Amino acid sequence: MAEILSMPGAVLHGQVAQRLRQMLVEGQIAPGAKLNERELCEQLKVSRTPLREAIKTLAAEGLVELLPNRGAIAVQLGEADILNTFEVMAGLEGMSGELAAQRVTPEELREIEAMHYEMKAAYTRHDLSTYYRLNAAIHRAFNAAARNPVLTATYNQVNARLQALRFRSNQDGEKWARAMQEHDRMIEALQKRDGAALRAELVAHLGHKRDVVVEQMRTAHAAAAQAQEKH
Amino acid sequence: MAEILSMPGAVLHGQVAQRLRQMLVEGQIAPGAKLNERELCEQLKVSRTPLREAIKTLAAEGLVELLPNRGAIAVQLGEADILNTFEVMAGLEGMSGELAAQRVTPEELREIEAMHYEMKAAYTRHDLSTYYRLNAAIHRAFNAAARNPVLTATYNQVNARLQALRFRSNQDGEKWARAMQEHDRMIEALQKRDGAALRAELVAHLGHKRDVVVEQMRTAHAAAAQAQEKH
DNA sequence: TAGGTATTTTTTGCATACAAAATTTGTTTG
DNA sequence: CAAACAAATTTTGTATGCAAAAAATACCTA
Repeated sequence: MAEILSMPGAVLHGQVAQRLRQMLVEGQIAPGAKLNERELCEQLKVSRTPLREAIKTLAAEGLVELLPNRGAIAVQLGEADILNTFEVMAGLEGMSGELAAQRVTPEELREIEAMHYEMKAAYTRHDLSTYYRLNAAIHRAFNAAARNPVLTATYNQVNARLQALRFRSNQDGEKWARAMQEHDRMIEALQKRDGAALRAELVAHLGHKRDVVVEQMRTAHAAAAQAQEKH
Repeated sequence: MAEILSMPGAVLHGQVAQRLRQMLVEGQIAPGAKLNERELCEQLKVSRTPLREAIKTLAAEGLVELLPNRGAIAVQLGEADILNTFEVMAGLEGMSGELAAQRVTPEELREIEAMHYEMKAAYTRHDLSTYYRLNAAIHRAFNAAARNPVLTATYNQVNARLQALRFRSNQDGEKWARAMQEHDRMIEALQKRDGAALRAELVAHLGHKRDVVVEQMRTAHAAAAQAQEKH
């Protein structure tokens, strides 16, 4: 096995899909922006065929929207879309938690606990970047502990649409402290194998995350409207 | 608006995707069967480009699996896959029910009640076909009453993979009676706007549906193995 | 100059062409 | 006759070509 690791999804359209997915989630392609085939072909050094196939994949994943005869644009979630998406995410996280509480192995639990303490350290240092990374890792670990690949796939797909939004959702100190407390209670619930409690905590946690994102979106939107007014 | 209804998804690859989806869900393309591009091109009277784009869409939806350099095959769910998929479906149905109980309008409730009684009539007549149709319509109505398009899309996608299986899952009399009773209790919970109760009923209902499907699959599998033995 | 129209250019969607990989077929050899 | 190897065929993956639609530009008119 030589350079197998360097080709995730040996087929070209798969590689292109992955690359585009990354560009969309990281905001390198802005929400609402048009995906120009010629430009992307040059940029990614591929012909239109694999590019177009990749775009179809992303459309099915809900990351881009296809406009007949007008190509594809990166999805731009309105407030209603965001609320709906968070609602589903909360349900899926709740499921993950409930199942994880039933199925988590002692090894997994230990690793989650360790990550939790690392995250607490990052919080204490106000190291947002590390905090964010560990936070995501812990949520992924809950999901993995649920031991249901279908749930994981569904979760990832819905989550991808939100990634572009909460990419560094820098909450204020108070909300950050609350999020930390919620995480404490999550770990406690997992340790007790209390599925209902973990579910409830996760649903509440997602609800708060939703509030933060919506609030940020509103202020950003208001700022944009104000800038528009001056023009 | 002339012949808009005749072109669901004006673009060719969209039409092809819809057609293939139907063929997969109805078992016209058997689970595990290879999707030969040349054959399908002839059958659907299109060139390979839109066909391949459609296949990529179906792959993202989880209806087909892509094998590098070996094309696509219709997904074939093993027992573990079925259990995992039903687990997620139960969670999503539960969500639908909980939200529907909060958001259902009196008009929607009346229509659901009406369909429920129609279904009871079909059950009494042992009219499995009508029963099945109304059952699906009622579950769709719960989902619609939840008023969350993201949930609906997620639900439909996961559900599509199961459609091929429970396409006429002819349960025995006792289980059918139990399913009817469960539906009675669902309607009751919805009338009371008791989200928790409706969720619980739906989760249990899905669990039983899962048992029926798994049992059927086991007997079918055993029969196939026996036929294999004689050869 | 603003608005509208015609023309050019670009872009998308589909079909075809070509190359590489996989499968099948035929042949050979033990 | 079975296994194994080799050639032929099929099939997939990618690139290119072409036509129709959309967008951009230039032009004209009020």
